[in-house]
Amino acid sequence: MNNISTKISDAEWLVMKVVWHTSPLSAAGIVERLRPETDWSPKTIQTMIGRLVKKGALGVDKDTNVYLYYPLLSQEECRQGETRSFLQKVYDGSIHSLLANFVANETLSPREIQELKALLDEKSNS
Amino acid sequence: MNNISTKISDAEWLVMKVVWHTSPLSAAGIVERLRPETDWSPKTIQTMIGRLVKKGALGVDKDTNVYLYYPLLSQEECRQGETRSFLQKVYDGSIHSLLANFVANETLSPREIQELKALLDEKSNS
DNA sequence: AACTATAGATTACAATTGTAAGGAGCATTT
DNA sequence: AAATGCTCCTTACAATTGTAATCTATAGTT
Repeated sequence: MNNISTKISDAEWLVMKVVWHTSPLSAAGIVERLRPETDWSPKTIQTMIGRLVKKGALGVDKDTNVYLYYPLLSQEECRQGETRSFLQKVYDGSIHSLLANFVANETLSPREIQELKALLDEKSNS
Repeated sequence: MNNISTKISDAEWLVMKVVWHTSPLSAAGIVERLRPETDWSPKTIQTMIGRLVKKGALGVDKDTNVYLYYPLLSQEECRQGETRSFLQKVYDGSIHSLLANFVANETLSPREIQELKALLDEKSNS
């Protein structure tokens, strides 16, 4: 039941991220936290909040003088969904291809590489 | 100069993928190769081809009786662009987070884990 | 030469997205 | 109490996207 049919758009992701970071938040609180990273008008942010509520991604507590919003979907599940569809679209579902391209094209410090290997080691030892 | 301003949409990616696989191709050839994986009408595919041409993602050879289409953007560069924006949107740019979530949530066989580690090893030894 | 099939160009149309402005109702200040 | 200002709700509007149908010109068929 933790499912939504519609997708969370690129811009909406930013709103979700602030609410995942801190919740519940008022609309004003969301606006405030988005100010450093966007140049969106508060009106725009209100629109996106409304859409996210309609999509079932945000819940609202209306029992306070100012409405408070909180996530109905976890960042984990949203990340999984996005990752799966992205991987399918761009890399035909192959994490191997993704990592291969990333390794080939992006600058990874030796330290980052070690960290990534450590992640995989953990997994294989568990 | 290998740049386009507009994005390649999800559906358009399927068209690009067949042309990356084989090119040049006529519209009919593209339609034929998409038939197994989609239920799109040839008309729909024509529309997408036209949009990709307009976007500068596909080139056209008009000196033949039937137009032939070929990619103007490499799969590599498109993958890089998509990967970067996806990673930014969903994982705040952190490949580490992506891999961590992937490792935690998806089923990776020991073999796959070994392959991923091998990729990283190659990189660190090069 | 007329007819038809085909390819490519043009047009269609609703849903989603980015980007807001306008309006209604309640709270606060004169 | 009247005016003002926030909050939330409703509406706006163009661009993109998914999904085609129609139209036009060209090529091949009879």
